[in-house]
Amino acid sequence: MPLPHRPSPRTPARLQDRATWLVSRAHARSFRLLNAGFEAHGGGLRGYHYRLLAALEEWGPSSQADVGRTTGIDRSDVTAALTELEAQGLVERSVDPANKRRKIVTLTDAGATRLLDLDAVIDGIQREFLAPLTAEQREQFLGLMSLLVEE
Amino acid sequence: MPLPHRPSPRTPARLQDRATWLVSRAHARSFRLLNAGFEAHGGGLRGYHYRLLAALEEWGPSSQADVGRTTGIDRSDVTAALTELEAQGLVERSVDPANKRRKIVTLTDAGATRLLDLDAVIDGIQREFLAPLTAEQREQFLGLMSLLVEE
DNA sequence: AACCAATGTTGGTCCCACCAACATAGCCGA
DNA sequence: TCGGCTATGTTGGTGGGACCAACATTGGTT
Repeated sequence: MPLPHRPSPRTPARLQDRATWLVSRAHARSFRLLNAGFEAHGGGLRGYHYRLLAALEEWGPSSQADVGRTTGIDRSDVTAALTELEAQGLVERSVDPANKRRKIVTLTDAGATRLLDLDAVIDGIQREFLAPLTAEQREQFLGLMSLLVEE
Repeated sequence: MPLPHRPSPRTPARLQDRATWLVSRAHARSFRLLNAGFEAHGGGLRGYHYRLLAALEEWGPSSQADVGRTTGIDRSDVTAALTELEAQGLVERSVDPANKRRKIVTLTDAGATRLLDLDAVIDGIQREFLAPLTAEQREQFLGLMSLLVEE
């Protein structure tokens, strides 16, 4: 009777209590869920697109550079993602007449609608992601993560 | 007096309380720290290499497929990373005489030593990463993350 | 006018995660 | 025993997120 040779995916001891490892695993899980959600209901959009739409909705028309700074996305990535959003009619770009270097990005009605759709999808994913925790633990989790993330 | 036009990197409201967003930010920060650490003291190794060395140290010589299963790393990525580790003399690969498909991977002394070095680097990064939290909060954080990550 | 800084764009890199296909080797049931 | 299935290691590829370098254009400063 041969050995099965099918070790379950355990975790090396030196990893399983390290914060960076746990964060990495949590991120991998979160990322998988988000990818599946975007794949199923995202209409070809990804995380960058959602972040950009959210920033535009919250702070109104801005230059690409400002959008990049508020979202923490690199200028070059902002350019690429906005081109894709523009192709779907979700944002509009126009040269700032007061400063011809800048392009003012504006959320369209279609973009605002799409953002709401994505909100719903992402809210569902939050529940799935946080399923292992009780309501109280979720509170704690969000609080601790906020501390860990600021700057 | 012209407007500064330098918005600080805030976070859209619909993002800042979502668990997946916070995890993504925490992971980005953790990843930056780890990258910097590996860059400075990692001798060209990366996360995959550390995970593989750790698994070999803990569970002894194993086939590549088993190492991949225990670490959660894809077979193909295991192959590539092991080739790099082998080139540095940190692991050895030999065909399993009892099953010529399999390659048994063994940690060398140099590999074990290197693993200890990396442990020290990564421990330092844990402190840096967790700096915003009190000791008690760190305990809570690790506990909650473990729940969230399970399987 | 000369210099420097900001902007948008192009075109890269890197790491992690994942997938498809393939040759080889072992296994198992008919 | 043969045929088919699975496991293994390898090659090569995809995709997302995060970055970086260089460049032309435009503004602002001195």
